Amino acid sequence: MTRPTTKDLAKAAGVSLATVDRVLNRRSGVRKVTVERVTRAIADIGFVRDMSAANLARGKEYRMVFLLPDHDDEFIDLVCDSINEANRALHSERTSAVVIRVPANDPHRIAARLDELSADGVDGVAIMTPESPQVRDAISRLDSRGIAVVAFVSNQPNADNALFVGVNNEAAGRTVGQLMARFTGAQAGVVLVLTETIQSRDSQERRLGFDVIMAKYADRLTVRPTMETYGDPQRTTRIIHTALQGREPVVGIYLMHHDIGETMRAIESEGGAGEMVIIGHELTPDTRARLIDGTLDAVITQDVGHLVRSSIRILRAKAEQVGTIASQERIRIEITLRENMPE
Amino acid sequence: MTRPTTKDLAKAAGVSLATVDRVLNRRSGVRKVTVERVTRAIADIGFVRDMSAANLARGKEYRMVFLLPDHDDEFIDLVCDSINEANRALHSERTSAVVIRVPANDPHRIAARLDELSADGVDGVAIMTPESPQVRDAISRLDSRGIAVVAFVSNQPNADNALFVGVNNEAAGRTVGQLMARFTGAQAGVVLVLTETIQSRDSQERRLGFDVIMAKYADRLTVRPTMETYGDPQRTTRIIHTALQGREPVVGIYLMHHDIGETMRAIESEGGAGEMVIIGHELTPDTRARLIDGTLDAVITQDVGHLVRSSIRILRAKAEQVGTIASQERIRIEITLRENMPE
DNA sequence: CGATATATGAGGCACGCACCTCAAAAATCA
DNA sequence: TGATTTTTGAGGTGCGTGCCTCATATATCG
Repeated sequence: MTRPTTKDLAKAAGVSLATVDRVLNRRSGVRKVTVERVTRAIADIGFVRDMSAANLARGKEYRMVFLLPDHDDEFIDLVCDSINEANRALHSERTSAVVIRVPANDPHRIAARLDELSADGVDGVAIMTPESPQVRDAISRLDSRGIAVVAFVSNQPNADNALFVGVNNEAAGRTVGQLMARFTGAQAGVVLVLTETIQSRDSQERRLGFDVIMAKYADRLTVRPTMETYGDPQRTTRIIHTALQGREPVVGIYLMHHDIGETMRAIESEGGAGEMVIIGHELTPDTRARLIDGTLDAVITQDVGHLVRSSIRILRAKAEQVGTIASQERIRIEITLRENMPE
Repeated sequence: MTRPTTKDLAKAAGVSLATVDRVLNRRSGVRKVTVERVTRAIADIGFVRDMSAANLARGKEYRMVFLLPDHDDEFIDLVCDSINEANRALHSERTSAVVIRVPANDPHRIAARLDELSADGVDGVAIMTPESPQVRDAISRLDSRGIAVVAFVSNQPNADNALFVGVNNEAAGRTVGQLMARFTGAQAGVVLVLTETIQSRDSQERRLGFDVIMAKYADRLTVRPTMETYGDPQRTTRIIHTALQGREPVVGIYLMHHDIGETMRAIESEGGAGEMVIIGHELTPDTRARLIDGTLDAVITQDVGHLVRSSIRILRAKAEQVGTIASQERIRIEITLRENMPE
């Protein structure tokens, strides 16, 4: 009734412990037929190797790295907090995670930093940077050195050795669209879409999804082209000012970027935010406060703690060559209103 | 740079390994002053005991029990699936979880079953049954025998040794209220509230929260008293038939119970479900399909896999007397629309 | 103060596995 | 067939901890 051990496996396969060890740890010097005999015995008796005992014996410490962009926003802050929090719990699982910041817009620097990692005895890397050929190649190099990689929050669609941990941004955009359509009720008017820069793939995908839904309400809602703030408060204020001057009333605003504090202040200073429906992304101290006071109507979120823990679990599973619970690693597109806000 | 071990701790405290062991495992025969010296040393050098090594040495297998009501509905099915899924992963953590079904309305039987558990070498119990004095006392007995207990999905408000793993149902009700108010747009009319039985505490709390929000829209929306289906299809059809006959139009329906398949069929057969807003709870194969075809507008969910895993983590942490990551164990009130439905 | 009770130390074996060495067996080659 | 190479077995040590025994040191009491 108790779990089979390596001893049981040796007996079942009719080989010695030494050979079992050689097979389990892929050491050389074992005939193919013997490997197969052991493999069959593993399946027969349902042997699963006790990884905690193995890691104990091995004295192995897993080292994970999160490669994050070096600009500061509230979302990144949350990610760092979560990593620190996870680190404490990971301590007892012989795993640690560190953060490395890189300039998001310098693919060569990022790739170079990734290349350095292989020397440091790193076991896994979670990468949150825009995709680029340089990074894609660096990922492929990491992979061939046996270092596990996941794409964190931002997908790396062309790097097929990096599993994506994050949400489907197109679906997130559709979700916002649906909420926008329903929250604006029967009102007719203009819907604005703002982001920091349209360069970001996330923004593009969100917009795509948003438009899919908005198209169904074209008779009532007019969606304007995406306006870019470039993170510049003055520019932001100006474009919002202009947009609100239009003849048709603005009934909704979709803020696609992180760190919407500046933008929200600009909207308020221009007298918006009253009756219009405003929807943004990511639950931060700022957006929380705005959900409570009602200036934001809904926030689309991904659970940052979950993102971090899931990434680490996946990296570990890759390093240990074991499976994961798929349902546990699926990141949800969460809709947060004032009423269901956690805490 | 490496983690301190018991050896380091012994050296730091100026005692022997045997004494460290006595203190760590709360064995008797150690003077208070010595215990304190070791305790201080633990804090000083930041010792954290390697639980995987400890469990290995101890040969300990944690045995968890989920006590679930014996009636079958889709939600319970999901819970059982998740437990089985978790079990596979738990295998490598020396933990197993089994399900025991009990008649939900027989507090004495439930209490008796709980009392039996102590004999079986069970380490933790997750209880999903209506609260009752008998169960409350049985929980207290389990606690005094050192068996960890959590209240699973349904709170046990008077059992203070059972942590609650689930959502705040009053907040869930408020969330539904907010969605109902916004999704009905500017329409005026009647809102129906249905449940299987008003006896269920969950239903009562949800209704309470729902009414808080509905009260703000009293000029537009008239909320009817909760109607009970008693799980009887004919009765359900009859009360819905009557409700839809009224002079004022029905603009929304809130289904507070699990397993709303029957009720939805009754609504459809009575010609409802067309323009009205219908909101229910729990994401099951049935409600998924209804979100997709549009008969349901929104579903309020708790992540069942998360509920199960979180319960097990908490039970283990209690048994091992270690802490948990609070943010990881917080169950969210999830809003699921067609657009953000997982998978 | 000695007798007794209590605290503490030293050491060993075990858990399931990794990793090492050395010798013996089996397969391969000339 | 004998020499060489490859494969396998036997056995040991250690990872960090639990748990046990026995001897010794220290405190407590009459």
